[in-house]
Amino acid sequence: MTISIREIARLSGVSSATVSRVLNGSSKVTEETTLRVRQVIRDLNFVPNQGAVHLKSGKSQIYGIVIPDVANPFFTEVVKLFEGLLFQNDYDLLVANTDFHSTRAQRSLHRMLLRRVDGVAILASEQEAAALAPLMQNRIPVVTTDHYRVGPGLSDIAVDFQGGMAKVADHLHALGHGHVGYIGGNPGPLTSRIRMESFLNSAIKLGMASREGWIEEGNYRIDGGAAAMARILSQPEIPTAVVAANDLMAIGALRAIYEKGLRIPQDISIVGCDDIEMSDIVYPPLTTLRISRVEYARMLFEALQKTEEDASQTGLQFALPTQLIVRKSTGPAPAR
Amino acid sequence: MTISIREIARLSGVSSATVSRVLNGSSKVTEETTLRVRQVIRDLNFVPNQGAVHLKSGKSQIYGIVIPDVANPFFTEVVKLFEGLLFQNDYDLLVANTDFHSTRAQRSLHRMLLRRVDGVAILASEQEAAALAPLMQNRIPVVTTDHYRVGPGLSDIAVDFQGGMAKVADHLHALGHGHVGYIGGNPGPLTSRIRMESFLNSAIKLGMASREGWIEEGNYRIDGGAAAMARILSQPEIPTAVVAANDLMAIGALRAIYEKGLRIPQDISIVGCDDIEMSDIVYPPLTTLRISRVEYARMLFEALQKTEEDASQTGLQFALPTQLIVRKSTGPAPAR
DNA sequence: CTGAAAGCGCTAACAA
DNA sequence: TTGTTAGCGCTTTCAG
Repeated sequence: MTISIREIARLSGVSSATVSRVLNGSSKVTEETTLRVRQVIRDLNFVPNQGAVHLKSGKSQIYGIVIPDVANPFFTEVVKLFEGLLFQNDYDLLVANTDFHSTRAQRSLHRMLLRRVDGVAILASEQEAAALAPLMQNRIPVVTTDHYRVGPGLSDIAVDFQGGMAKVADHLHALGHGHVGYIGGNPGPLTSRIRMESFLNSAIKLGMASREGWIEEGNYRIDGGAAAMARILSQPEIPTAVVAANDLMAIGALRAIYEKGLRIPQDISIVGCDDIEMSDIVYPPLTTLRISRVEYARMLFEALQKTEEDASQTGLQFALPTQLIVRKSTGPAPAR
Repeated sequence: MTISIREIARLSGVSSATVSRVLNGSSKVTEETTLRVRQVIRDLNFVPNQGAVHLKSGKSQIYGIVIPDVANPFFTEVVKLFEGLLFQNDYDLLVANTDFHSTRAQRSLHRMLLRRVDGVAILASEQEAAALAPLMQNRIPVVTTDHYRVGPGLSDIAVDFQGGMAKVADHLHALGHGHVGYIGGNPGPLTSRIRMESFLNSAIKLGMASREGWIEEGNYRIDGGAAAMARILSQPEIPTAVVAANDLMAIGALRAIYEKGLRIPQDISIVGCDDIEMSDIVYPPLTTLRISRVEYARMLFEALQKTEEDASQTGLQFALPTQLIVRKSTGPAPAR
């Protein structure tokens, strides 16, 4: 039925070992036999079964990536870049979407383990370190984001929200804003807390004020950002600037503000985070904290490669810089 | 080093066959042995190697998906939905991005063949039918989009641009537009031609006029749409309405129009295609031809499942309906 | 330079 | 109910 290396061997009058050698370009095969075998392979359109190679070698040439939301352009761009790197290096990409559910993340990680992928990049940070244990035990390289810990075969990429949010606060402060709000993402992931605290701490240090009803929770999506902003706007007093934990929510906030009949940035300034392509398209173009996808993808790949060579060695701790991109959604604070 | 089924067998004093039975829930194993084996498995955190199962069974439980641009929200949503379906059915997803390059698509398909995936969904339509031959020969189910042909193990989903573009033309006609333009995608894929001809034919039938400089080529991305629109706007006379082959380009067109100082829809109407989430966010919200992602993903999966049962049987030909969503980017034609 | 044989981790007859 | 055996498709010593 399905054609194998042995069949090729039979047809070209050699052993399967020789066919294997031809397939892998081993030097010690006569030019003549090589040609003969190649011919048969071509005649039958034979394509070797990678799965068997995998079983034999223990290397699957597959990397997995686990993301919270494939529909979020930020992740999408990272996936694209990451896939490009893998393609160049002859790896295939297994994609798992968690939809922000930690059980889904859990199950996806398990499946990657079943498949013995050569590495897993985890961009979803909702699950605890415990979930990583099975992978580590099986010496599968892992790279996380904002977990702030490394270990044997375990690398991490820490986005510099600390420094970035300080820049955001500075920017707002320089524009005269004294009352600020914040729209956070899902409360689960550690990264959500980091982003928020980074901003709020910097703001407070600069003497800016915030308060209960100005700090709302979103879901890292447009609708959640709009809803959170609507809640903030329903307060008796509103802040003059609001920063959102990602661009999608900031864009949602834009909408909520317009619906309320307010102007941006004359009445209220908005800052996002990520700098997705859309941020420069919306009206007004969003001031945002850029996280480089190119760098990010490169780090993910590099981390996995590094620990794949020797799974027992401690992974890399990367720091991913952020950059403030000032556009039109921020302006001088309105007089009160 | 790596722990196998045989190791478990040794430790629990049974044969590897029994361990396999326990793993697969075969009924004819004593409650007692089952428990004992299970215990050992748990103690060692043993996870069976799916690759070996694959080799043995010939089923990889992997579906591949080949898309032109992971960064395009339309595809991204399809991937998300498709992945959800696969997850529920215990399949994993291999994603390949072609960046609109047919050689890249080619290589990706080859790699899926190497892996003996159980099916491939091709959303990139830039490569010729020839590229599918190796897959078909290896009886790997394939489902294409807008290829308009089926065969043994080969299914197709035809988006109803014909009917959809007719609705678009009707809509524009009803608004009094008599001069229309069109922004096409990359010229390669057949689907590009279908979209364009569908619209232009309908428009002509209704007595609307178009001309050389009003029909421009984009690249299915925002920048390409903006550039194409700019070229149209540089004509001595401009159309009163322009339809774009997808939303991303329509959004780019919006930008180009604003930059030129024109108003939408007072000066010019714009229609997109896809109805991505962003279309309702931009200003003005885009009138567009909606293609249901849910339906699309479901068809992809169903087609693959169907032909997986019996690869020799002829695939399904689906028709994916389209729906005109009227928003604010279209309005009455301006007086001339 | 080429072949025989063992084995990667698992499953499925067939026996016992 | 359980074990033995063969084999999925490939690579890789080790002989020849």
